[in-house]
Amino acid sequence: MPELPEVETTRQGIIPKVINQTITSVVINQYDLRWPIPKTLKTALTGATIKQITRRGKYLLFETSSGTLLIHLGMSGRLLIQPKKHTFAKHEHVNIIIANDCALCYIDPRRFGAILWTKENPHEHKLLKHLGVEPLEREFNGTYLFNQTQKHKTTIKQLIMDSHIVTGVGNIYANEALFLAGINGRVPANSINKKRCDLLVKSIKKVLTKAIKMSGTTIRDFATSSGKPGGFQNALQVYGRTNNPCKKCHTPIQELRLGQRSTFFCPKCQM
DNA sequence: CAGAATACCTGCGGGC
DNA sequence: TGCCCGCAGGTATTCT
Repeated sequence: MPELPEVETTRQGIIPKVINQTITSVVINQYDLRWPIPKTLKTALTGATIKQITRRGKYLLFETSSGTLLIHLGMSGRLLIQPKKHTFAKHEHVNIIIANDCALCYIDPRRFGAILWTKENPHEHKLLKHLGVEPLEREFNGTYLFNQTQKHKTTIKQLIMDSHIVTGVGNIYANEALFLAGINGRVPANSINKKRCDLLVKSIKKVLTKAIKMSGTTIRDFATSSGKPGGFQNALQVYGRTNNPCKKCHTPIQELRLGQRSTFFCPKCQM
């Protein structure tokens, strides 16, 4: 579910509620996520103070006085801020109770997400160390993308969704950015010239930035930290719009599969 | 080595 | 109404 804008929306929503707060207790109802939640997590977190929350790709990094909590939302995860309580919703796997009696609730029906703990530099963690560049940073530019396209033989859509090249662009925003750039996702990455790479980079940044402003996209599971849906689903140009008219030229949107992922495009606007 | 397929898991919508 | 199939905002691991 959550791509970069949803993770960033979550981060921004949680920050004012938990920064400089101390964790008073931790309730774990389900240890089996993508990887098991460390047995030591409860002990490690209890009494720790949350200093800041940062983001690397789709990972949230809770930097505390005693180590870093890493959270990934997988496909169906959400993080909510709720008043402290004693009963739990279905799939509410973890509750982190903060001193001001509010709880950070981790809910994830499919359990593809992860909750991990490290005392080391989190950026050296196995899962973060090999991630590609941040799409909204200056290092993600036309030159970088063009160099990458020359090194790989896959399609342009699969390339921009490869988190080891650029991290945070998932299926929705890959589809939307390619539409905005007028590029068909199935073309080989190494057939895209520098000028089109410049345009695609701009399109990715534009789509992600707008989606963050609109608090992300809610198709099914995603909710902001207050439990409300995002707003970007109303701005989608192609994702999920098979057979509906293109918003630019009215040609029916087509669908195909690339790397096992649904791909939506306008056959006239995207070449 | 790169690229493609598989695996993890639950819920839901469509077809019969 | 109910069962079965395929699909869903991800990505590490295994395969070819």
